[in-house]
Amino acid sequence: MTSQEQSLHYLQSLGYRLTPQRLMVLAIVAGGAGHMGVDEIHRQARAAYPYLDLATVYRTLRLFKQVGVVTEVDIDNRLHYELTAPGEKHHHMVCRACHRAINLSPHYLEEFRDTLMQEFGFEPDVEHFTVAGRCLPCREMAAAGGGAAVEADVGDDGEVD
Amino acid sequence: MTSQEQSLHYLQSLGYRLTPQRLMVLAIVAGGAGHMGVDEIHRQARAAYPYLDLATVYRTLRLFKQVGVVTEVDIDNRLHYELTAPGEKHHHMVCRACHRAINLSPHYLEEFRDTLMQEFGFEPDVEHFTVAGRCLPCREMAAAGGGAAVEADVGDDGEVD
DNA sequence: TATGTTATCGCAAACTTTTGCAATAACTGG
DNA sequence: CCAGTTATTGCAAAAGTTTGCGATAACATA
Repeated sequence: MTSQEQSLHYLQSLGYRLTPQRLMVLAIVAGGAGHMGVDEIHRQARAAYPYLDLATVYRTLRLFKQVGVVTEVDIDNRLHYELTAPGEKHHHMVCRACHRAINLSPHYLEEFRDTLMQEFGFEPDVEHFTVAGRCLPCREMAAAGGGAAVEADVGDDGEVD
Repeated sequence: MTSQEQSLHYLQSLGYRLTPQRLMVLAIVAGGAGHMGVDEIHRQARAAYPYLDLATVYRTLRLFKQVGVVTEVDIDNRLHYELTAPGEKHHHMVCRACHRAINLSPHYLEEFRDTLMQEFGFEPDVEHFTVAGRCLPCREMAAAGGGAAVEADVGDDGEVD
């Protein structure tokens, strides 16, 4: 039984129905390398199943996320999804300059989580966590490249893409 | 010199222009208690300045956030803003059940930040950080067999301690 | 104060994501 | 295998947020 089949079986055990749309979305996310944007998933799905609606893709991914089959990552204000590899769970550090996502072991969050639980009784979502910031290469580039990022461009918002 | 005037002076020193729209948005955010939704800010602003466009409110708040004048908080997929109180900075724990935001001292994140810097060279955004999860009352209520601890009584945006 | 430069505004439209609703199809029990 | 129940779909539209563009107004310089 493959991991995909397990996920489908799990969905069914929770009372959700198995539909071709769900099979397709799961297969595409599983087939892609790393996280995929919603539009990309939709485009690939349409190639084989032209009537699949974008809203269905969104709903399907939201469901998958809710039951833990996929992991949602917000990259530059757009939702991305990747298969949740059981036993290899990780969080993400997303660079606000290059929008690249770096995996982060859950280990780094355990202490933080424990503190919040003890001090506030607040249970943080630890299934997945995204922290924004700037990655090493981008920081070096900014430092070397004459500090263009912060002040040079008074004009509109500094798009970094 | 009030804190608002300081912010305006700072904006000007960065090369941004002082416009009535910006003055107004700043005054409204400063006048509100805690974080305010974009629509609420827009509504209040329109009362005195009917032609102020929603897009301008968004652009203004994005600018304010970028220079550190306000802090952005994502509450239930909607943007909220509050004045950044210098010296009283704090992060937020947002309950995914009741959508209430609880303040969190930066102290709790320092260790985490240092680790990411040392291990990955990744510089997390520590100006502001929002962690989702479930607050103590909601967890107790869920354990007892209910839904969110609060539903209707937190109007547009919940009070922050 | 008058004038030039250009950041900012208002408007309209685009974009991403969510939602309401009637029709459809997946599961259940007979 | 068939009929009933209802979760799910496709479609259309809404909601929240961003963006392009020409017109306007803020600031600098003289």
